Amino acid sequence: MEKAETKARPETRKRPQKRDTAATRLALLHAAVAEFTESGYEGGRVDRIAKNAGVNKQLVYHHFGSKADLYRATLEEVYREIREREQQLHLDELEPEEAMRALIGFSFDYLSEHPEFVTLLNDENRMEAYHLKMSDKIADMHSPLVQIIEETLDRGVAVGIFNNRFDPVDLYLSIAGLTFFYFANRHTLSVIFNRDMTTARHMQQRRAHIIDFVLSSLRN
Amino acid sequence: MEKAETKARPETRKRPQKRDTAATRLALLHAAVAEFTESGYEGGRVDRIAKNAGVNKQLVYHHFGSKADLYRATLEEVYREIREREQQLHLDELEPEEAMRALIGFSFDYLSEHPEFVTLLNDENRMEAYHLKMSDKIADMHSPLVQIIEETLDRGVAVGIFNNRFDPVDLYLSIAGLTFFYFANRHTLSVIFNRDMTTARHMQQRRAHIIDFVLSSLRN
Amino acid sequence: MEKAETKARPETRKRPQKRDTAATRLALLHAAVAEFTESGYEGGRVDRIAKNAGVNKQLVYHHFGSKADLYRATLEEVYREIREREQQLHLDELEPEEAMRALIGFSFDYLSEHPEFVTLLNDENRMEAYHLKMSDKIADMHSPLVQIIEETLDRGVAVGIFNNRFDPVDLYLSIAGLTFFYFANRHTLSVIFNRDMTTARHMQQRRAHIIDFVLSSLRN
Amino acid sequence: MEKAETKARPETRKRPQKRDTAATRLALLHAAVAEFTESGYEGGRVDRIAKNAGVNKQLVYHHFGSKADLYRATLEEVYREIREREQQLHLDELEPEEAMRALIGFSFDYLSEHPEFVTLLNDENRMEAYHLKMSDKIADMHSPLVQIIEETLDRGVAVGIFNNRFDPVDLYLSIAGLTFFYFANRHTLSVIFNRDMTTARHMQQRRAHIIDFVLSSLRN
DNA sequence: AATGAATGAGTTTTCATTCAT
DNA sequence: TATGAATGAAAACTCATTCAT
Repeated sequence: MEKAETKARPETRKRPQKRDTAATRLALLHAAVAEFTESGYEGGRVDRIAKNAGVNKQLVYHHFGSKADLYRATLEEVYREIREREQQLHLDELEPEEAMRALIGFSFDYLSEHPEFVTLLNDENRMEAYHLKMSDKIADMHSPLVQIIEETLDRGVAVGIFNNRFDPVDLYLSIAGLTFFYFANRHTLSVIFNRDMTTARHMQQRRAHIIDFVLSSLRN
Repeated sequence: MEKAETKARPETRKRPQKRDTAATRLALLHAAVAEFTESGYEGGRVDRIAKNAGVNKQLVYHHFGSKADLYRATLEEVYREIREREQQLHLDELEPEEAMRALIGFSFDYLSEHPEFVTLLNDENRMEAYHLKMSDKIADMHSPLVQIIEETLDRGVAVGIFNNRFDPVDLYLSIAGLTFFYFANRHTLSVIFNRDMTTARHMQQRRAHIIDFVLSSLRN
Repeated sequence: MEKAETKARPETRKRPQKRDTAATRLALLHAAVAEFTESGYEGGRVDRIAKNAGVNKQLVYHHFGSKADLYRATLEEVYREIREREQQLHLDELEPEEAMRALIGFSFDYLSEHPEFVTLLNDENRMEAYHLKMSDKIADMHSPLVQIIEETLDRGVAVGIFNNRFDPVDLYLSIAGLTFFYFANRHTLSVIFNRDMTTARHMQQRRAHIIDFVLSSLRN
Repeated sequence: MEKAETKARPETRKRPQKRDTAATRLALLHAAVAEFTESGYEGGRVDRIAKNAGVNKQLVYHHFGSKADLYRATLEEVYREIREREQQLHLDELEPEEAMRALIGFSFDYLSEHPEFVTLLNDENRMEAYHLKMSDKIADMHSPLVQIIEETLDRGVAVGIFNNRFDPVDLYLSIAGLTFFYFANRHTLSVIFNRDMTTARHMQQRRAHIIDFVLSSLRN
């Protein structure tokens, strides 16, 4: 990604094993996401990341400097991905209630499809956001969701279907909490409730409840 | 809790129970809670646990068998503690709305005072509840909250202040999600929002919002 | 199991756990034979010996002083047993050839029934007979076999069926070698020859060969 | 054996094969032979092996994977060595009796010069050939001695000096037993007989006896 | 005599990282 | 750029032995 320009210079001849630097970086990054998701930061192994990326271990240090730096890059990558998807929501075309339902549904579905986001954030929180604080990039990646929520709320209030009780940031956190918690805690909950909460059926039920629950709260 | 002095052997007073086995066990358990909370399962160090418990490292193996078994005992301990506290709630004496507010408040406050519960559960979920599944004890520790929620809901519906839209288990998960998420993700959220969410002031605000948000949803 | 008699002695009151010291010693000794045979001296575990003897680990130290001393006692025990059996041979009643066959057969059969003797001796030899040298007892346990061999040889020479070529000690070593080697090396030989040499059938065949082989050599 | 200098890369002379991997491996292997011979498998210490090989301890794991794998490699090495020597016997040029004497003498002398072979095999047999069974290599290393014995026997029978009583495999085992036992049990026998059996003088006497003993048995 | 807790000194193994080519 | 060998520091776990009761 950074080294991109190297690849784009077909005019030079020398270049012994110029085997796509950017591709190597990406392979490492994806392997790192998988590894840290499965094993956590401390449990993640540089060897396995390199092996699963199909490259030499030393390249990790070449490209990222250290395990910690690779982890930071991993976090940046998952944030980048979710922000990219969030940008693509165009809820202003929908009626307020539909927009709100779509937004909650998106929050739920994204986590469902990206369990790595859930797991990596939990681990990073255990470390009190140590790596996140080191990242300049992440600070620049603001979520558009708060803004979207605010606009949607306002539109709903304007047409009289929503109450005006809740701050957009609070609402954002509540929606995130309702969706995130389910994916974060499915496994222990399944044991505690002695009932598999990871099935598609249960997931759909949970998704519906959350949407209803939030809408019920927002309704005038 | 400290297993007190030599469980009721009436003739002698001294002799703190065979070199104080129970105290050693408890010291290890508490040190383990702290260590695994701070560093996670993989990052947790048996050496540090023993050192912080003030006992010899090998006693971990003597009393618990292995790091994994100690971790399981740690989970059992934190579940035991929260269940114990949940049992002590007596919300049937309160009016339905007050009871619901108290229950949500308790959920919030307990996690606030017990960050180890949040962190340990997150790590255990990353491991897909591996250790929890090994525990016979935990299966027997049912949370009374679902039952309390059900009764409170019913009472509220009976007097006409609550709607009848939500299943008690769903509601339990929603309350848990709203409270848990905040404590689980405070650190990354603080970075993302560039605003310290761990302050007492912010916590109070969040607590109030969650109670309002749930009540707003339940209201008829 | 062992605790039985203690419980079954209602007549005495005092004598707290006077539970048959000699029996405890023997139980430990037998467990030690099994343990050191299976795992060797270094691999043998004091814990397992105590556990399999059904007594407390500390009793090992009470009765034997140390692992090394227990090992020495173990060697003394297996030597005592074989010497005891050797004393019971009464080959002077048999014709020379029959006597010699019986003696070789006994050597073979004893090792067959006492694999611990083979294994313990091998390990002790690796340690250059370190523990054996410490034992006063073993020095006093002379094998009667050399003497028996000498007498049998002489009788055979007298009646003209045996030649006079071999020294009794040499012959003793040869018989021991032929029998011992088979039991000592069965497992690796089975792998090398790709053929199970531990079967009863193979054992019988080997036994017959050894007797024939020695007799063939002794014959005039 | 030392893998010589950088296997035939003609253009450069320096560079001793990538930091001398083969030399490191060999040094470890030889140190392992010594260590396991002296202390057995369980008693053998990875630390000491590395130290005596003059390399870092972790290289054991880098090159061999584990203590058990190193042990297997050690067994493979000692088998490889004896097989190599056995291949070099050319007894078909000798008269049958001389050939048989040479073969027995070789068996005796090899063990005399290679006490590690004796000790390692004994320990491996205690473990019921556990590691040997894991080795593919060893299965392929057939001893040529059985074949040589068979041919020599046949030649001797043909010229009338040997009887036809014994199967070549039986005879192989008998010769192995007679020689192996002496080296395997010298130390305990020395104690039992109160007489040093490890002296060169005693060894020569034993060697002569074994050859005479076998020949006496084979003679027509 | 007997028990179970406690301990010091290891033991194998792991791992992030660096070196040499 | 790329590779595999090499390493220092530490990790979980073990074990013979002793202590307190």
